[in-house]
Amino acid sequence: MTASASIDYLKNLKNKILSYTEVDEELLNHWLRYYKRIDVKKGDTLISPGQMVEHFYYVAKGCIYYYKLEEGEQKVLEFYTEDIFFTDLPAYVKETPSDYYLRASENTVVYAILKTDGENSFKKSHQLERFGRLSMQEAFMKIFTRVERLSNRTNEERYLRLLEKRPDLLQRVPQYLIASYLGLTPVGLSKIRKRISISQ
Amino acid sequence: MTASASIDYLKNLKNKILSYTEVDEELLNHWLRYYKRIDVKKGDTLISPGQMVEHFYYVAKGCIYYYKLEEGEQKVLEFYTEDIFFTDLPAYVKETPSDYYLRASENTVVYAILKTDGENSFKKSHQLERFGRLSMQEAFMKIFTRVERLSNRTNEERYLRLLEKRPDLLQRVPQYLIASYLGLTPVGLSKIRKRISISQ
DNA sequence: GAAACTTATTAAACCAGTTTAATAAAATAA
DNA sequence: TTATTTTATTAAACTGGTTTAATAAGTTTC
Repeated sequence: MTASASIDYLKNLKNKILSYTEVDEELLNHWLRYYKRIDVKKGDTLISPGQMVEHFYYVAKGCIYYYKLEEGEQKVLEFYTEDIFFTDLPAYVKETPSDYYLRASENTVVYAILKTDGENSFKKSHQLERFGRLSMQEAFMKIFTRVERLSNRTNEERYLRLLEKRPDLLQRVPQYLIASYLGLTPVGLSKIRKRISISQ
Repeated sequence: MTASASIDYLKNLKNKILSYTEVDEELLNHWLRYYKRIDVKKGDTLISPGQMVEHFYYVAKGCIYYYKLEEGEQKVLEFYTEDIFFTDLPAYVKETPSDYYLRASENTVVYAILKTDGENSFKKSHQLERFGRLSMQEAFMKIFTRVERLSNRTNEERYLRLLEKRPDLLQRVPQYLIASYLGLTPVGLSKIRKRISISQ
């Protein structure tokens, strides 16, 4: 990866923050220096169960999936792709060891800031505190949408909805992870796909 | 309801805010005046579908349940009881008409602050902005726990877990709402309860 | 305290998913 | 290109819930 590409990623990160709220140029540039680039190869983990989660992350490129092992089975909670913030929020907030994996499903570039640095930026700047609040609000809205879908739709509808909303996901992520995300077995999803293809 | 009881509720609200972060006494007292008391009788709604959600609420006493009508059926997302903040966050945040009901399952007292007033308090005070961030974080953690449970446990386990975590709920709320909260029909929950009582 | 209404249980038929296992197809490595 | 591994499909038996409907138990209300 070239240095110029790296600079572009930081520009995206900067614009992302500015999309939440106004932040003074100087101040933002100062705190952006705390973000460190991490390259995560396909299949590598950023976080595994038992680890402490000390960073807040931004996906510059690629895809990280967030899952848990439950009786030996992957239960996927979320896929994080380009230009979004993520972390294992429960472990990050409570400062307890993680129960989750954060793993790259393709070669991925993330930027990471230490919790202590992030918290300091919030303490020192009302503007960044505001960014913190609004990004937390966005995280809430995202997971809320998921709860709504999980509890209100049939599996078939939820699959079709996912196809519509995040068509890229089905190209870049194996189907068994999609199945897990929808709360199904790979076999179950396969049956649903067949049912759909027949009924058209 | 007497005036002295009313004052106690405001004290609880004040302590609740202070439990998130330090706030200057004067400032907090000032903004607390924007909270207006609302008495909601059992069965009455605070919000119905189609309405705009202009307030952020605090439960002083009683229980509000948050649900949606999906093909004529109640789908309960959450129960809000004493000393917690709530609102229909998606509608509140997006400023679009609500898809949900907020209804009292018993005689309830809430305190409500207008969104514009709340936002102003955040804008004017870094401390209150911080409170806003941390309460949003708490809302996230709460819904996250729900997703975790919904996607990872059997219905029977989830019912037993609820019994353990919120034993009061099963006393104060009808069983068909609990069933809905767990994503079951009343019949389904009844079968689970029978299965449990037999196996002991 | 009887009548009306609401809530909870039970039974029986049904169904969308699971589990297990075999096979096929696709991707990766040699 | 072939061999190996990973991923997706299919089939068959099974299961935990649903739906519908009847009944029973609890609550309100008058």
